[in-house]
Amino acid sequence: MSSTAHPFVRLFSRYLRERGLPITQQREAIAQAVFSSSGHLSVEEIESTLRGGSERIGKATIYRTLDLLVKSKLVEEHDFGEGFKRYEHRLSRQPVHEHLICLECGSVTEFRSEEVEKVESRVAREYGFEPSRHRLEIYGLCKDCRKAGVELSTGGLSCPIETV
Amino acid sequence: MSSTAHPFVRLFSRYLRERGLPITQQREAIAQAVFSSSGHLSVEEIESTLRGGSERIGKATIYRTLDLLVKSKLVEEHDFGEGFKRYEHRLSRQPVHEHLICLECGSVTEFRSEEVEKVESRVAREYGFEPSRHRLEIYGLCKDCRKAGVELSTGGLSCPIETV
DNA sequence: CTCAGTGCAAACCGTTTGCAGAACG
DNA sequence: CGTTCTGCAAACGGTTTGCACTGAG
Repeated sequence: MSSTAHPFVRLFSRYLRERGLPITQQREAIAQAVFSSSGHLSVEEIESTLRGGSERIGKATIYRTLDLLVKSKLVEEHDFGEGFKRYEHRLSRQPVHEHLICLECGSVTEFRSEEVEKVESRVAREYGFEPSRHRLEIYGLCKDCRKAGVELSTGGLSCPIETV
Repeated sequence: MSSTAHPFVRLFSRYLRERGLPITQQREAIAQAVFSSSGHLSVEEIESTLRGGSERIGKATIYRTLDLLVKSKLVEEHDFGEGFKRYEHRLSRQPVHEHLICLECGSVTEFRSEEVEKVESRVAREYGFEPSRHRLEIYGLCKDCRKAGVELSTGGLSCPIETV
């Protein structure tokens, strides 16, 4: 493992060491799996990545290690309303970003928006609110699915009235 | 029930009638409970509101009726990451709005943002994405909690590194 | 009358927890 | 060696589903 270790796994190890927490094979393997992917992983995806490896890693350990990764701030937890969580490491170029989520294929694209920061400060002013973090998600159809001819169902048959 | 029926309950009844679906006491009671509140209700809150009434209404019926209300577009489903869903009727003044969520007391404040619509069209242009709906949530401290002297925990003890 | 809706309880499913045994430091 | 972690399996909690019975149309 250490021979092919992703450099960011070292950051996680350092985090653990600084807190006197054991650096176990499982934790390294899980961190490796998360940091090797550039996507937004579900626990199931992480589990199946790991199943290829030598050791058998239980789901509980994955959840417990993800907690640590989130606490270390190296990984961010997302809930795109699929009924389960997804995890994304924060070591890419874009420190803070929003998400485009395709309703057809489920792909997630990241984008930056300075506008949202402006909204945050406006709202702070208008409502006396102290923002800590935000989440902007736009759901729709990604470029590829549009090219493939997919269309958004209009949901026409469901709304009998206009907002009165 | 019909004597004190909220006018919007009628809209729901109309929706059901147009589809040939039975208008039952339970459905009316649940709709009444949802439309009488101006907040973002959990199923549990709806259930306890209903418990005061005469009939005994099962949880399953509440879930099934909320499905109908959501399909009718009279009610919107939200997930603020609490582990359960919340439901808000869409018959207020603000047709499309965003949410400020207080991390201390859980209160939800609505606000309008034309900026987000601009972001949507920009993103459509830049990424070839066709937006259908979005969600902007800002988490932080509401005015009241700030006044009460609450402060956001800085999470200082958790992040050993800067985003490299 | 008939078909959909209701209540109950069991099933579901992602996630969490308790515990005996294994591993880190 | 003591403390923490791991794996397993059972528990959890919100939501969904199957089924016999009730009620709307």
